Amino acid sequence: MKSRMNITEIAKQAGVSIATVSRVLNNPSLVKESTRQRVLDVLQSTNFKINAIAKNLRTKKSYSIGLIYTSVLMLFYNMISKGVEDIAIGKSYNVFFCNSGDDPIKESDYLSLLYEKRVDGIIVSPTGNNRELFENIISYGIPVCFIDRIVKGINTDSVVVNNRESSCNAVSYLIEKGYGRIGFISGPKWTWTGIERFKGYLDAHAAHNIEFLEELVRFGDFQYDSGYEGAKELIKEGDIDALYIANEPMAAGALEYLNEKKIRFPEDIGFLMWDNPYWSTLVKPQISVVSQPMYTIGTTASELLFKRITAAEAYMDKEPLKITLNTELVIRGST
Amino acid sequence: MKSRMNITEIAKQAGVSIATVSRVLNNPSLVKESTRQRVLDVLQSTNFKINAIAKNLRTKKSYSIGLIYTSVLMLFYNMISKGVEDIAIGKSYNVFFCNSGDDPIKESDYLSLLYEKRVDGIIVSPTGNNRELFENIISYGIPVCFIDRIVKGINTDSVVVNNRESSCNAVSYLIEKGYGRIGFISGPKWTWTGIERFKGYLDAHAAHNIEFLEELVRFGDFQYDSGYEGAKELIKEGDIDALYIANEPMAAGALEYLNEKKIRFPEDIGFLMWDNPYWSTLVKPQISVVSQPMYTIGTTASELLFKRITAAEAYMDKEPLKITLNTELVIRGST
DNA sequence: TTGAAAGCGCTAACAG
DNA sequence: CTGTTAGCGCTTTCAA
Repeated sequence: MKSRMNITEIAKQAGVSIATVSRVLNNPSLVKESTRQRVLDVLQSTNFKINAIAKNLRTKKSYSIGLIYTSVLMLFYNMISKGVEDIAIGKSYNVFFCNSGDDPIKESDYLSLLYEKRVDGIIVSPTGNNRELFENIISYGIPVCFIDRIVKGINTDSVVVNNRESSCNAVSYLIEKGYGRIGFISGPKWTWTGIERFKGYLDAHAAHNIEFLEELVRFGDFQYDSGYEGAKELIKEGDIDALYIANEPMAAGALEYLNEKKIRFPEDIGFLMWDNPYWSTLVKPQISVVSQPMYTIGTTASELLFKRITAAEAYMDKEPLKITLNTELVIRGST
Repeated sequence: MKSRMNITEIAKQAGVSIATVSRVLNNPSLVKESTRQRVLDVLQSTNFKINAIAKNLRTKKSYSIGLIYTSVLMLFYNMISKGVEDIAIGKSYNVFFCNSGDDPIKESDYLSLLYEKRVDGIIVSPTGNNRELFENIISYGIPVCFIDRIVKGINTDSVVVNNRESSCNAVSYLIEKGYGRIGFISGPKWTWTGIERFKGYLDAHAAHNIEFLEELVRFGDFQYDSGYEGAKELIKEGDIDALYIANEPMAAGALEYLNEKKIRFPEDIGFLMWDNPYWSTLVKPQISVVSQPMYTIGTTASELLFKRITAAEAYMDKEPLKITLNTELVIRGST
């Protein structure tokens, strides 16, 4: 087993001091051409790779960021993480990916771990808990950027979409298209996203002077099963003209139920869902969706974070940036 | 901005030496109950979190592993990464996720970066290049475990599925079901997985004494577009009784083409694909698949890696473990 | 243009 | 049971 090179060894072989090796690595222009070349040669021939751990300890930067999100099994978060990573790797940063599964305890564990690893910044789709921990982290000067959701009372950068307005638009479209009773499988009330989309549903009804009926709403947990159950209950309970669903996994669950019962859209029922997974164009007819700019959410959050990380102090104290991106209502065959 | 605690500060506040603080953190039983309690109190009240960077420098372990895979946008890799992470986090390890996009250059960049970050091990779905770099890394004692694919000539742990046999089984099933001309959208020839599944296709034909016809095969690149194009060409070129497709994205592309042309299965054509994305049960009829134990691939690889990482030297020198898992042929309505 | 030396925060002998 | 001290591999003054 070969042992790894370090700059002391390089210095020895090149006949210079470790300071000179370090300069060649970080500030080549400070070193005389001939010396530099000599060091470079040794660096090359020994296949030297810097020990980032030691460097990080000394410079107090880790060149890593953390990304905490709900689930690696949702296209929504996958696209976001791709965006985050593409920006990060462009700056030679690595990304620690963490699946919280929306569990506050796991979130807290990950936050602690990332803190210990001294990541230079954290992008997180927060569960809504752990407020104190977030405040703590931010107070130590570690930039935090929220994505998809925000935590009330925590003032930091965020990148979200206009959930309420988008939801209102989507439901308004259904109403204007002539759908009467619009069943809604909502996200949970304890999530910001869930609430906002629900408010949008109410807004659309109010704007069209349609009475809101509680019986038309089921609050799921954004997971597959609750979509299946929601569809089952809503359809059993009474006539539903359209089904409007707040995210991808619940929509998949609902679809499964419709398939089982051989309920067809748009003939029997309209079907409109949030997120734009690529299976939404694979089924027949293709499904109308509220499409979020997922990749852009990721790149935007990442760029925001790096602005803070590399900021001149001037920027550090700037007010948090709250960015709201727009969604797109994509009408296809299901409505 | 608060400044972060370190053990020197803790020691001062607790009136002990830093060594004692370190013991409380790592070997509490070595410290007298009353002293320990005093230190613990300070630890608690100051919200101390260890500086992992410093610890890692000293102990020469990073408590991080790297995972390099093709694409965050394929369920296959997502499930694997979930498995990897679940095991890792159970050992308080973090995972650096890296999307190589199957680009050897990105793979090489990531490998270097992970090496610099001193990860304790690497799980990778290799592009097939960078052999020298892999050898180098392994020679420094960093455990490497291949998943999904292997690199010829590199002798290290691996977790793959029985591609050839599975492919043969799948095609045999189609043949025995009565499908005559079986169009195959294969993976690329330069990937191990691609080749193996292609060999399986040949095996099945040979076993049934059916002549292999080159015109029935298209070599894609495992991406969506090549699935679409492959389907288009195969179907244009002549009668195809069934379409057999080597992975998920290509199958999605092919399906898109069938939808466009209103070609139905199983009436017009049989449809059988690798991977078991959940959209395969969302379309009607549901699609028959070769299902891989994705999550298990991830957990198995992770466990293998940790065995090496935490190994007594006795284990370190053990021959690499080559694990081959079985797939499952799931028959649904499309064939 | 270069080298000597201090020190980042921690662990692990070693001594007491 | 506890403290002193060396040192992990690097960067960064400071002095030459």
